[in-house]
Amino acid sequence: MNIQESLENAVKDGMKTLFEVNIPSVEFQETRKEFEGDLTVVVFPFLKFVKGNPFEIATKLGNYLKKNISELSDFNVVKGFLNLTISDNYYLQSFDKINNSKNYGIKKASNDEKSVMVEYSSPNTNKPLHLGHIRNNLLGYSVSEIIAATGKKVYKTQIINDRGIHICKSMLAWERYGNGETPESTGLKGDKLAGNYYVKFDEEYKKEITSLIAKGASEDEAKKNAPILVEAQNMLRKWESGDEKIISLWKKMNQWVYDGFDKTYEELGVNFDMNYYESNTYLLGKNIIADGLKRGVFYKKEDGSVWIDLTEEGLDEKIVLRADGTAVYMTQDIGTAIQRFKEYPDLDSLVYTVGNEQDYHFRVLILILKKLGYAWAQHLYHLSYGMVDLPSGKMKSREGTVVDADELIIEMTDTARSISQELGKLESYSEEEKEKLYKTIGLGALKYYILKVDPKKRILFDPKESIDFNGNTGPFIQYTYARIQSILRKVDFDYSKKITNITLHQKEKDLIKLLDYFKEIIYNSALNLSPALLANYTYDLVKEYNSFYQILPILGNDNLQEKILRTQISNQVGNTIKNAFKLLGIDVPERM
RNA sequence: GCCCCUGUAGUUCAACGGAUAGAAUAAAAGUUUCCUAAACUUUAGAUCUAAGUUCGAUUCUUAGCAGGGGUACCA
Repeated sequence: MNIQESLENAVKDGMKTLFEVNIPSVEFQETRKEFEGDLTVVVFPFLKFVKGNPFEIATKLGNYLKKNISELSDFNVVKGFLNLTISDNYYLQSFDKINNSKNYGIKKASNDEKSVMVEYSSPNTNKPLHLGHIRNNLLGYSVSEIIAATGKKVYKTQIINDRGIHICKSMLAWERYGNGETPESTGLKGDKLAGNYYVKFDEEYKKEITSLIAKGASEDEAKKNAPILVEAQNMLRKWESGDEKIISLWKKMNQWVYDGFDKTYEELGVNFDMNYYESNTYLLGKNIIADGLKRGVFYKKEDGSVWIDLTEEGLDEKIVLRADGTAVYMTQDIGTAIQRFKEYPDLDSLVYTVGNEQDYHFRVLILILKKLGYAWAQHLYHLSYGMVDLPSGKMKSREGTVVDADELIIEMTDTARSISQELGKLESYSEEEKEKLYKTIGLGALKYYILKVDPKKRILFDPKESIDFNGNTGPFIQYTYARIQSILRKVDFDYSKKITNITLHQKEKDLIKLLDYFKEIIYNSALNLSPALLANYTYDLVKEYNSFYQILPILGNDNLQEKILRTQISNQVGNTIKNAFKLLGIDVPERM
């Protein structure tokens, strides 16, 4: 609340007047429900500056504040906690402010703000997207939206990993065993078709290894010399030298995969402002290495490979260029980052949404860029998130142990359908409207399930236990929104009038407090790159509203003043749910 | 070996160093003449261990223990 700022100053003044000390900062917290009051000043930290009994200090301070701050209606002291009661009129005023701003808490993009690039998704073009990618996409998209809501311009981007040995593997397997299959001929999504051949390659590769070992080769030799692998490597060389036949096969199969991805992205509701392709960026960075070598940032080993020594920073030595002069992953990441800041002069910072298995890589990358002297390197962030694991362990596309993204979305929609049909509240809806709703609810459940968890934490997903639709879930929040819309449809009076001089119910105060908090939550979520904060806030708001809804009559109230205020609160809770969910990439239904 | 992340009710998640650690789910009981019961109200249940810092530690420090990841001329 804004009152917190004026109170902070008043507390400082009070401590100065009463005890002649300067307090550097004041700690406020919500008053716990079991105590009387709205806002609490923690007095304990003041003991460093004033000797004495915390209870007495708090009491003196309370008297001072009550005298000097008109919005304060009362106070009480428990131990070292000074509980302040804010007047109802102050609540009504701050609610009026919320009501009058169009999308409270959401800042429009302004031109003076610097822009942020968020990279996420970044798929390989040899296999379909799975649950792990879903987490990545939801996080990246949501963080982009949240940052944008703080007024910054955001570029959403993905770098598509469209080249390399793994791509050649599925190309080779298709060439050998595909019999000219296409997405059209099989009816399969293109990414699924390509993925099947990636799996096929691995099967054949394993067979060859087994047979080589049977013939007396060692395991290492067998892995290295399996003919199918040698052939794939050969294909990669041809690709790099621009062999027309290979390039055209590569283009064809990649296009299949892009078409498939586009469908999945559309289902998920994520999008990008621009794409980068690794086939365009994989040679970047080499000149930077050469330059850094001259300046002594890097050093060359006898065999010609180039390294950086990060032992002073507590890390290891890291290779940045191979002995044969070819680039490694790090090389192109260095080059790509530099290129992006060149291409977008308004760019201030860059967020990489990448799994925590690459924590080390990004620490090194950021450090190298700093050492190379790029000032913007201190605004690079790795949005690192935990893996989504199955009870059986890690998901591996090669071995087919994955939860497929498209299938999961379908399953969630199916569950929503069957629950909804059982409840049977949608008589007036057409089949088309119903199907759209089922998808909204199913995706809402999935997205919320993933986003409510702190990104850092790993998620263990058990396909046997389906994702909940009750409790702290997306559908619970969507349901509350739908109920609010139902109320608003029934309103037959004007509720635009500002309400003053009314005694507020505790539930009304709690809701106004929470609504007010929305702005701060967005700011915190952006700062911490954590949609989970926003998700949990929304849940708290909804929980509070449902309790309010149950206890207090809204439309059935005889008192017009109260009726108007409660309708306004309902409306505002609805708006906040909708806006919060929009930042999470989740839709809300008008009824369900 | 070294480095990073995570350990909270049976399970899934919360808690700027603050009061009696909150929710959900599963369990038990209740609430529909009343704005959508996908809701609400009760009951029972947890901070990995040990030291330390602090008026106060789930939170910070150190040492263990457990799980995950990294430490490649793979990406």
